Amino acid sequence: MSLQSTDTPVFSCGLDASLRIVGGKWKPLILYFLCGGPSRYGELKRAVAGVSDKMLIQQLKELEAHGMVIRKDYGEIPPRVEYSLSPMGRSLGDALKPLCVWGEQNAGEIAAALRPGS
Amino acid sequence: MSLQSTDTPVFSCGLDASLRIVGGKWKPLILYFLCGGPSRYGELKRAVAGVSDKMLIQQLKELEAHGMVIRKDYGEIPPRVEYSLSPMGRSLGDALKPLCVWGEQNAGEIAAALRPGS
DNA sequence: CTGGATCCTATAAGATACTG
DNA sequence: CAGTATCTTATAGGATCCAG
Repeated sequence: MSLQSTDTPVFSCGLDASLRIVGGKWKPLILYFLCGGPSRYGELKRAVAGVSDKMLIQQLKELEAHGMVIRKDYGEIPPRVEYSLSPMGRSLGDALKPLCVWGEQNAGEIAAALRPGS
Repeated sequence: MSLQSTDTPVFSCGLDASLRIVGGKWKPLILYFLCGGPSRYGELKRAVAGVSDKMLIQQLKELEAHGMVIRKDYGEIPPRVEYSLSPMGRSLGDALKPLCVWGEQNAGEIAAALRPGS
């Protein structure tokens, strides 16, 4: 009946909101790696380790659509595309840092906890 | 041929390791809410908002198996169970805090970015 | 109140092959 | 090099009903 509010998403809390952007298996890793500076597609793929072309492209497109990542196509042959973080993407990457540190510090316990099988 | 190393998980980085523990839609929210103090099952379910019994129990069991959450059953009738964080779980919850803050600060932009679809 | 069990669907993710 | 397209599988997640 009205033109407004197609349906603005509502979040239960800040963490919920963040997870809409970085949810999934690959996005945090992509974001965090790009914190180290702009990266070409191939470089990014090697860095993420294990990701398929399909997933990498898909996640990159979503991150770009959400304004976290900037894609720069140099229009050259052979192709040359560079991905970098927007200011907002960078701040999100920074927010991921403590989680990364936690993982490094507790890598041993985590590996042990994971071994018995889930 | 050897007894050791059934297959110790290997992580590509700290963030990767962390995600093995807090990956998924609900675990971060559970962890973070429990940072506010121990909570009974029903209380937790109301707090997480939208989670089903099945998912909540499942995620809680995994978090418990991984040593992040402690389940205390009071053995009463009617049942009374309290969930709390282990020291490690608490440190993980703390590492989630910046992400939560980021979501709060950027809730507006996130909602806007999410609206167009995907 | 705190779950367990079952069934079902949606989405994430992986494999493979192909293209400008 | 940087993707696209298609197919298939795995897992996450949801609905419903049941139980001590």
